[in-house]
Order: sequence, then structure tokens, then C-alpha cells
Amino acid sequence: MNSVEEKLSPKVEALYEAVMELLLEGKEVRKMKVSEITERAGIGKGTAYEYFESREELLIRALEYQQKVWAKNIQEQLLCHNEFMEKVNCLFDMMDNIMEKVKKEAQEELCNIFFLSPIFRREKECEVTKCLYHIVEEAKRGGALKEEFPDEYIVLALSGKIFSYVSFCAAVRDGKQSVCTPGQIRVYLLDSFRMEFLAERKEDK
Amino acid sequence: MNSVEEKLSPKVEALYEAVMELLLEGKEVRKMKVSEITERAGIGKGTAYEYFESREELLIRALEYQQKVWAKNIQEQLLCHNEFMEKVNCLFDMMDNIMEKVKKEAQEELCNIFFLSPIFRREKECEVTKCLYHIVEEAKRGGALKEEFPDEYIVLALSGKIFSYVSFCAAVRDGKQSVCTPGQIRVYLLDSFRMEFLAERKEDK
Amino acid sequence: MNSVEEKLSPKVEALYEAVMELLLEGKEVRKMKVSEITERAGIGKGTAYEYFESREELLIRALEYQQKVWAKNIQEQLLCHNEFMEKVNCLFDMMDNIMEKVKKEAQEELCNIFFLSPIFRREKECEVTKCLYHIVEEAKRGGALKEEFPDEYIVLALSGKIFSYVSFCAAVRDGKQSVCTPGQIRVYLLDSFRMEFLAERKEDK
Amino acid sequence: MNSVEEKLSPKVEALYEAVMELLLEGKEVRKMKVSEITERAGIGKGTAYEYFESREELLIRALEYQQKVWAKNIQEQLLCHNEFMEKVNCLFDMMDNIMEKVKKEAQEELCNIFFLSPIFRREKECEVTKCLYHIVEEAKRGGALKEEFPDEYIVLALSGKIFSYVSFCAAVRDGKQSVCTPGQIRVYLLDSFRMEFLAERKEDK
DNA sequence: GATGAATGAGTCTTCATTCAT
DNA sequence: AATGAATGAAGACTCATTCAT
Repeated sequence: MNSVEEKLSPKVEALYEAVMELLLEGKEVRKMKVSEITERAGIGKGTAYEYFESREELLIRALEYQQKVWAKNIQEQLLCHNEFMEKVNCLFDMMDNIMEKVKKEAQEELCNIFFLSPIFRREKECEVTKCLYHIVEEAKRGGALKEEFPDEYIVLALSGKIFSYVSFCAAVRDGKQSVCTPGQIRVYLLDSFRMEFLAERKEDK
Repeated sequence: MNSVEEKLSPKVEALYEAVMELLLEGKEVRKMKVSEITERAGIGKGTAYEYFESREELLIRALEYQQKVWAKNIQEQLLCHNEFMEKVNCLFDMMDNIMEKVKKEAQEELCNIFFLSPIFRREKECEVTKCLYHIVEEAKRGGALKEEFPDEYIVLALSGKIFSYVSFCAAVRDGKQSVCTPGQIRVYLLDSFRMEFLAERKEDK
Repeated sequence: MNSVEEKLSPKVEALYEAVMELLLEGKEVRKMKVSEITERAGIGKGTAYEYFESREELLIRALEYQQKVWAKNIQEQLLCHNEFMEKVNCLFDMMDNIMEKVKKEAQEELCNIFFLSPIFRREKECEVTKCLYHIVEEAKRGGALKEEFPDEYIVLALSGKIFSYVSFCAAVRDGKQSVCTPGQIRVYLLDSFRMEFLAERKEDK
Repeated sequence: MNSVEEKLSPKVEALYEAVMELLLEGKEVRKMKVSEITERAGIGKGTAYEYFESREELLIRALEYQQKVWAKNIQEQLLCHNEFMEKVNCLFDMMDNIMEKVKKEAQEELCNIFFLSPIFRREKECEVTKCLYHIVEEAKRGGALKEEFPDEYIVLALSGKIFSYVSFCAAVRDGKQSVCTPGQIRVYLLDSFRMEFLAERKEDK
């Protein structure tokens, strides 16, 4: 029912995978050559043009698709948790997992593509942002979150903290000298979120 | 005394300005041609190569320089304010000013270059981040900020909020439907920062 | 069985031919542009780079190939003669033929490439020099040449005389005032060679 | 009285010297940049154009001049010897001396310029060739050489032998595997010349 | 459908030459 | 006279896209 489930043509799938492989290996998207991608995908160069109008379109579709795949994974993972803060915690865990798999050089590129670009080009509503809205709305209905803040601000704050965390981790991995460990920063960020947004009746839980 | 004050060769200055002009007009840095830059600068193509090894170096130097110029402006502006939260407020104002001058298409690029890249490549410590550290340390010494948080986390939280604000504004300008106005978001973000980090004895002031 | 026989890709062949055409028309190899060569070959500029890493490689391969072709022709021609001095005579004839086909401006270039360079870069043993060694060894075995001289010196002397002849002819064609005709010079050179190297029992043959 | 004696402008002299230095260091003449030459000469780039129309002219004049200088040296050296074969021997010695001073990479270039080019462009009669004519004529007048050969052929043969010797030495220095030593080749070449051209009455001398 | 050889527009970069100082 | 900053024509090379097979 979701476009992610739709079977992709095997060639298209191979192309999407090739783009992601190269990305995770630290290749900048703008520097990916069509020949590299098709070679990696194990298909002929011309074949890419059977499925896409241009290199540009191929890249955009590949990244779009990957976002949907990740959003779907995130949704599934979040289903494993009932409590709101557990879900938030789980989000941080997933970020850790993704960033660990990725070459240092790819981290910035990845954040650009999956954090920044969706933020700026809202028209193509970011799939991951939708997840955030979803759990925020749910938590509000469940009374876990304070009523006074609009969802929009809560989501903005949450994604801001996630972004802060990810960028801090990336900088540390990149050799930056830091006073705090990523773990400490994570505790600070989660505590801060809890203090600001969690409904008081948390205590009776 | 600062390298920003050093008189640049007029040709170099023209080149730097040309890069910034193009950037503010929404041209992606990676797509800027040497010919475009030199044409805009009003000099011959070869002249760029009298001062820079390559297109790459020209672009890097131009962006580096611009960051220093901006950091210097920020420092000067911040001197006009005594109280910490006034300085923070001033930072938000300056972000508004910069982003207003910029074409829609340039906003993302600008954030990439002046927010994200410095975050990821810490070795070349971001000039703007240094300003943040500076005012945080000063505020701590003055007793305006809670002692319990390390400077590193405070700076991270502050830059996270600034980034959230900027990206929200950009999205709104870009036509995104939103419940809140940028002004409201700004209030939320500043309040949140105040609640989390400001020392209690604020009241007796 | 020889690499010259191997069918070249038609594009490569066209490129090699184009280089030779330009060379024979008097164009200096170092001044040949890729665009000129491909245009002459009737193919696209990019195509040259499908087959060669660089302009440099294209030129080197083209000249290498041409040398092999000529060496092969020379070998074949030499098979038509049994007696050693007839073969030497034939070599002079072939030089005449080649140089006649060539524009005045190309003669020096041609000698540089096919005489001098191989002399200096012996590692890539000159194909034509190999022919000389071959007929000298054969003649020695057949008793036509004196035993007292090493093959190396005989070949050196022979190629020296050929070179003297060719350069003399070139100078005359170029308008140099000369006392002797090329024909007379040729006689002198061949007589000299005969006197120095031919075995005495020549007469009883 | 000779143009070599005429005092050159110090700038021109510096330029000529710079060209020779670069040449002897193995720099190909066609790859010498005006900036390299003027830098080496210790003068401004524009200054070269005060004295020469173009880079081309500068290079041609520099090489011409150098040939004259060498021809003059050769003439002077030859004056130290009375007997013809001593002079020839001396020529070989001088070639050895020159080639020894020169970087391996420069040897081919040098031979091209000072042997081949003069051969092909006779109009600008080679200074060194003039020396050869001079000693041949002198030796003939003195009865040291056979009358039967025209001077032209004798000079051609002599220069051919010198060229053979030089190229052989260069190849050996360049690592070529050889049966003979340069010394042996030299003996063969000189003996050959002696046998072919020296008048019989040598013995009674 | 699939291919990959062929293409050539588009770029960076070099360097001989000029000319204002 | 001497300079060297400025120039821009020229040329090598890349790579997205096409199209005949």
C-alpha cells in the first residue's frame, strides 16, 4: 500500500542500491558519475536512461526512496515501544546505528541530504518528519505531553535535538576534542526534552 | 590585527565578493564556474589563477574569508549588549537579517556552508562557534548561567536552537504551511533556553 | 602472429592514420591537437579518450605502431633479395621511397622520431634496428661479412651511413647547394661499407 | 670580429645562459616557459620582450648563439693540434666532454638541436660543420687526405661517425646493454676513417 | 529491453604576450 | 629601460546523453 512496498523493477532497485552504497562509502552525491552508478549496479550505462530522464532524476529518486525505506524502518521500530520517551530514546538509538555504519566522509553528506534538504524543501514533506509528527500527536492524545506547545514546535525541538546529537557524535568521531562524551550529551538532550515537554503526571506512572 | 583587517589585493577582494554575490543569488557553490566568477568580478579568467592554485582553492578561501567577516560583525554587534539574553536575542536578529538578504535558493546552501560544514569539520574551528563559546564563558563567569551544564553542551543547545529557528524561517519563506509564525517559534526557543540554562538569581537583578 | 597483424579497432586505426597523415604533411607531432587528429580521423573528440588515456599516449602508440608497420614492410622487402649488399641497396631504396612521399617539413620530424629517438631510447629496441641486426647476423653466418668486427659495430656503421644518406638527400631537397648528387653520395657510402666489412672471398662467389 | 665576440647586452646574455642551463638540466626546449627562462636569468618577464619579438625568437637566438660559442671553442681547441688525425681525435674528445657535462635527459635534445636541425636546415649553415670543412680542406692542401673524395663526402662521413659515436655513448649511458665499450667503438670508427680517407704516404711521415 | 561505443558541449587550466607604472 | 600583473586565446580532458545494434 505504501510506495516503498511496491516492487521496484530489479534494475531500478540495483541503481538505488548502488547510489546508497557509494553514498555510505563517502562519495559525494554531486560527484557520482552515471557510469560509476551503473557499473556498481551491474548494468549498462544506457539502461539507467530507460528508467530515468536524467542523472539528476535518478539521484533524486534514489534518495527519496531511501528516505522512505528508512522512515518505514523507523516506524516499525517505534511500534515496539509504548511509552513516548521510550520512542524518543529509540530514535536516538537508530541514529547511532545508522551513523555507525557510515564512513566518516559520508556523515556530512548524509546529514545534508536527510536532515537539511528536507527541512528546506518542505514541499516534499520529509518522511522522517512525518514520523515525528505522528508520535507527537499520539503522545499528546495519550496525555504524555504538555498541551501548551503546538505540535509543530515540539517536532522542531525534537528534530533539533536529534540533529545536535548526530552532529556532535560525528564531530567526535572525526577527532574533535570534546569535554563531554556523546553519551553525556545524549542524557542532557533527553533530560532537556523531558523537562520542557513532558506532562507533569509523569510522576504517578 | 585580525586577518580580516589585512588589506586584500583588490583582485582577490573582487573575486571573494563575486563568489558571495553569486551565492546570495542562489547559485550553488559547486556549480560556480571560474568564468562566471571572474566575469562577475570584472577581471580576466587567468587572473584568478595568479592568486589561487585552482577553482577549488578560490572557493574555499572565499568562503573562509566570508565566515571571518561575519564572525567579526557578530562580535562587534554583541559588544553593544551587556546582558547575556540580550546577546542571544541579538544573535537571532542577526540571523534574521542575513537570511532576509538572501535569495530563497541560497538559504540551504548558506546553512550548509556556514552551519553544517563547520560542525563536521571541527578542526578548522568555526569562527561563529567561537563567538558562542565566548559569550557563554563570559556569562558563566558573570553568574548569569547555571553552573551545572558544561559550556560545550550549552553551546550545542544554543546553536541547535539557532539552527532550528533559521531552518523554520527558511521553510516558511519557502511556502511551507505552518501553524506557528517565526516570531512565535522564536519566543518558544528563547524561553526554552532561558528556562534550561539561566541561573535562578536572575530575579534579584 | 606479429602485433602489427592484429586487427586494430577501426577507430584506433583511423586515429593512427590521422597522426601519420598530419606527420607526413609536415605537422610537428608535439603541435598536433587532439581536436585536429580526431577531426582528421573523422571521429568525435571524446572517442580518442575511449581508447587512450591521454593525447600523449595516443601519439606514442601511433608512432610505435607506424614503426612496426614500416619494419614489417622492410622485412618483407628484404626477403626479395638473397645477397647481403643487395639487401643494403634495397634499404637505401626504401629510404628514398619513404622520404620522397614526405613533405619537406616532415623530413626532420620523421628522422627525429624514427631514427634518433630509437637510438637514444634503446630499451624499446627499435624495430628497424632489429632488421639490421638480423641481416648482419645472417650475412655473417653466410660468410659474407668479415669476422673481425662485432655485429654491434657493423650495425652502427650501417645505420650511420643510412642516416648520412637520408640527411644529405633531405638537405639537397631543401635547396642546399651541394657538389655531389645524392646518387654519388650513395655510391660512396655503399663502396665504403663494402670495403670495410665485406669478406674478401666475395670474388670467388 | 666574429659575432660571438660582440658584447651582448647583459640581459640578453643572462637569457641565453638561462636557456642553456635549462637545456643541460634536461628541460626540453619546446617545453621551456618564458617565465622559467626569465626567472632563471634573474630578470623580469617583460624584459625578454624588450630584446626579442617572441619566445620563439629568443629560443632560436639562444641556440644559434650557443652553437657559435661551441664552434669557437672547437676552432680554438683544434689549433692546438697540427696533424689531421689528431684534430679528429680532439673532436671526439670534445664530444665526450660536452656529453659528460649534460644530464642524460638532455642528450637527445642536444643532438637534435646541434646535429640534426643544422643538417636539415642548411640555410643557416651549421657553425660546427664549417669547422669540419675547414680542417678537411686544410688537410687536403697538406696532402694528408686522399684526393679522390670530394670534401663534401669526407665531411659527411666524418660527421656521420661523430654522430654514431655520440649516439652510441648516449645509449650506453642510458643503460643500453652493449657488447662493445664506447672506447672500442671509437677505435673502430677512427680506424675506419683513417683507412678510407688518409693518404697512403702517411707511413713515410 | 539492454547495451556501451560514440559524441561534443562544457570546464578548468596554462602561458605567451601586453602595457601601465 | 625594466617590470610583473593582467589577460584571454587555446587546448586537454570529462562525462551526461544518445542511438544503432
